[in-house]
Amino acid sequence: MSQRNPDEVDTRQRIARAALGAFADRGFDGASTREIARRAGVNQGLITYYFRNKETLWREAVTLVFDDARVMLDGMRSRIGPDTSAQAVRDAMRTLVGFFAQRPEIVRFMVEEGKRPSARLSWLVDTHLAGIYETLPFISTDPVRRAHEFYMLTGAAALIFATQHECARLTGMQAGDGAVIERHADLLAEWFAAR
Amino acid sequence: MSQRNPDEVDTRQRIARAALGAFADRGFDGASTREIARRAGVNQGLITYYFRNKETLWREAVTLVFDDARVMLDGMRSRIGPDTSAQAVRDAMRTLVGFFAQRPEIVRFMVEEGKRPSARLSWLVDTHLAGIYETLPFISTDPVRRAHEFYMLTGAAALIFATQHECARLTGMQAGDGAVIERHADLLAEWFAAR
DNA sequence: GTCTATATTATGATAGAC
DNA sequence: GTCTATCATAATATAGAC
Repeated sequence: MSQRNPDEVDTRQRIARAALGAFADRGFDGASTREIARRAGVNQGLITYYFRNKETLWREAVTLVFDDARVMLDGMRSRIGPDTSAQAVRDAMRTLVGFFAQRPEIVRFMVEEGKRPSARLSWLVDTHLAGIYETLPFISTDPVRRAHEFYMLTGAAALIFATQHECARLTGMQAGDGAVIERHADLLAEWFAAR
Repeated sequence: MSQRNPDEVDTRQRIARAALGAFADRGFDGASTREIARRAGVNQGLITYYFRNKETLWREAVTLVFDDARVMLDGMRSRIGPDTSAQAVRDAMRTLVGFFAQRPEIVRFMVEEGKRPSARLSWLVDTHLAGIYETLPFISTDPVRRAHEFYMLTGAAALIFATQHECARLTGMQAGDGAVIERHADLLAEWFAAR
């Protein structure tokens, strides 16, 4: 991709990153293309030029976080392999919780889109979530039990970060703090190991 | 409150219920006052008449689900009291999970508003969530541990229902089915009892 | 490749008839 | 108490200059 400003990150990427932040903060309807353009430091017209419309931009933004999720999971798998010791579980929970702390957007998108059927939901599940769901280590391979464990584990690991500003006002704890992240992972590992 | 149509539920209540459904499905920005009026079977102008503006209407809709939450928690407390046996935990988890299955809206609102600071978030926490959080039975009374357990338990219990349409497409399971609700509660009770 | 300007539609809120 | 009609604004998307 050619670019006029070699010092800057590729404009297309800048817009996609700005869109990710805006969509995660305000939802699909709440985030305006004007705000996204402003966050990216570009003109609104460029969004159409690069992405054709808001929905396509949303898909690229969502893809950014799921790419990160796949990297995290690949790392987890290669590091712990088939090991299911308490140590391995703790390592896995730290990886998982650390990821949700850094990328709370993914669960925000899941909740926002999972509320009702839509073309965006179908695309999100088929394109990104299904592949992750099928290859997740640790949780049961029994189809029924797997579904329950997936949502229990994801919810337990991620909700505190997805709602981090609520958590701050409710409990006084900053969910993004390193100590909080570590404690959450360790408590979850205790819980999960007992399963 | 007087009313012209004594056969019907109070119009104000009808609008608030319709708003609850619309806000839960589409979020604050995604739900339009026109759609809410249509769902309630009334004219859009009545929303201003009864609620003055969209934000006030949202507060009344949110209050409906938190009223239900308080009823559920009062029932749970009076039924199991200080009992912490495995049987009591299972009873409590069935009550909790059953509530989230019936009222998934509450976690949807938590996630939607908890993403970022706002007047709506402050109001939601101060008016409704703080009172529930402080009086919740079962979870630790240590302030730090309590925060983690609150979000782990809430996430584990509720996410599958908050994202029920995603769950259906991802796993084929209808989260609202009685068998699914019961299984989720029992698996959570196993998990939670081990804590 | 980036911008300005604008067409079109949808929104929340208001005014006022009945 | 309920409705119709409309205002003012903000939204997405488009056209076209540079």
